[in-house]
Amino acid sequence: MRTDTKIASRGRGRPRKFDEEAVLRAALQRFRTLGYSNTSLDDLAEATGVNRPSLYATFGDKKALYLAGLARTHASVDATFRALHEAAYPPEKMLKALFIGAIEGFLTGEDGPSGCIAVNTAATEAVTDPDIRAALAAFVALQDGWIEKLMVQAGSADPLGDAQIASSVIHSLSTRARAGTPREELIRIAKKATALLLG
Amino acid sequence: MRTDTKIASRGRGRPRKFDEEAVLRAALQRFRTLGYSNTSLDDLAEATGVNRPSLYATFGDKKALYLAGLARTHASVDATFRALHEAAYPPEKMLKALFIGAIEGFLTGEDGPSGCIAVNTAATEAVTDPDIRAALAAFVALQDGWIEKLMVQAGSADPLGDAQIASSVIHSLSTRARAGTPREELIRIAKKATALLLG
DNA sequence: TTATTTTTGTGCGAGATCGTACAAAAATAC
DNA sequence: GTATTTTTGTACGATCTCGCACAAAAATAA
Repeated sequence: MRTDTKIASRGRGRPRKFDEEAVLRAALQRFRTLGYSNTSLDDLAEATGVNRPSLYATFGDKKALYLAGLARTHASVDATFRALHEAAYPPEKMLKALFIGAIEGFLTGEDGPSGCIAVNTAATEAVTDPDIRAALAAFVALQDGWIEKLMVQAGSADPLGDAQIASSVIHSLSTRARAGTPREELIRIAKKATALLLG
Repeated sequence: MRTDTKIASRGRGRPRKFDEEAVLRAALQRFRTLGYSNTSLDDLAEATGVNRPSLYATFGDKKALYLAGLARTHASVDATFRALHEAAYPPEKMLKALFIGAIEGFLTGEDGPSGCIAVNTAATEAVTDPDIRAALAAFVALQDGWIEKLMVQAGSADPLGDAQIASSVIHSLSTRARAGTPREELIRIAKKATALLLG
C-alpha cells in the first residue's frame, strides 16, 4: 500500500520533507477513524510525520485540512464514478460493481471498518458547521448525480428516484460497516437492493 | 414542549433540583446537535442546568451519560415501533407512517435538522469505542427487527430483506436531513422507497 | 434542637489542545 | 563564499476539558 510520491523541488529555500498528497491521505485516514472533533493536531502530526507548524503553514488550520481531505475524497469518488460510467456495464454488473466497490472500501480502515468519511464524520459536524454541511451536501449530490447517470445508462424508468434509493443504501452500508456488520450481511443487503432496483 | 416532571422525594438529605429524565433529554439534544466528542461537560451543564459535580454523581462520566441517552432513545424508538405494529395499518399507510414519522423527527433540532443521534453521532465514535459500537449495532438491529415484523404484517415475501432496505433508506434520510436536504425531497425519496417496496 | 444524610456549587489541579513565535537548518541565487 | 529564501522543530502561552475535593445548603430523623 506504500505509494512513494516524488517531492517536487520548490526552487529556493529548504526543501520539504513531505509530499502534500501523501500527508493529505494520512490525515484523511485519521479523520475517518476518529471523527473530526476527536482528532487532534498532535494526532495528525504523528500520523503524517509532519509537525504542527508545518501543517499550519501548508494547509491552514484543522478545519481547512479536513475540508481539503473531503475535497480529495470528492475528486477521487468522482473519478471512480466516471470510470464506472465509461465502462458502460450491463445493469446488473454495474450495480454489483457499485455496491461491492462501496462495501470493500467501507470495510477498510486503520482500526476496523471505517465506512465513508463524509457520511460518518462530516454528518456529525454538519449541523453546526455550514462549510462542512455544504461539503457533505455536495458529496451526496455528486453521488446521487452520478448514479442517476448510471441509471439512465441502465434504462431505468425513474433514474433519479432509483439513484436516490441506491445512494441511500450505500449510505446505510457505510453506517452498518462502522457498526460492525460483517461483509456477508452487507453483501446480502446490496443484493436485495439490486433485485428491487432491477424490478 | 415544556414537560414539567415531578421530582420525587428521595427520603433523607437535600432534595434534588432536577428531574433525571428531563436532564437526560436535554443532554441528548446537545449530543445530537454537537456530536459526542464536540460536546463538553460544560455544554451539558449549561444545557441541563445541572452543574458538573451533580452530573457526575448522578450519571457517572461523559460516556455513561451519552450511553444512558442512547438507551433512552432506544427505548423510545422501541415504544414507537410497538405502537405502529399494534396499529396494524394496511401496508401503504404503515410505510407512510414509518417514513414520515422518521422524517419529521429528523427535521427537529436545536440548531437545524439534527437527524438521528445513533446514525449520525454514535457512528462517528463506533470505530474506536466498542461500547458505543455495540449500542449502535443494537439500535440498528432494533430497527431492522421491528420493520421486519411490520413487513410480515404487510405480507412481504421477503420481510428481512425489505426491512433492511427500508431501514437503510431511513438511515440515509437522517444523514440527508443533516446535510440540509429540504423536507419535500426527503418525502419524495420516502415515496419512491414505498413504491419499490410495495412492488 | 441537634445529628445525619444527601445534594449543591465553588474551586482546583492535571493534562490536552490550539495556534504561533523564533531560531536553526538546508536548499538556491549571486 | 556570502546572502537570501523556505522549511523545520522546539518551545511557549492561552484556553479548554475532565474529573474530583470540600465546604455550604437543605432536607429528614431523633
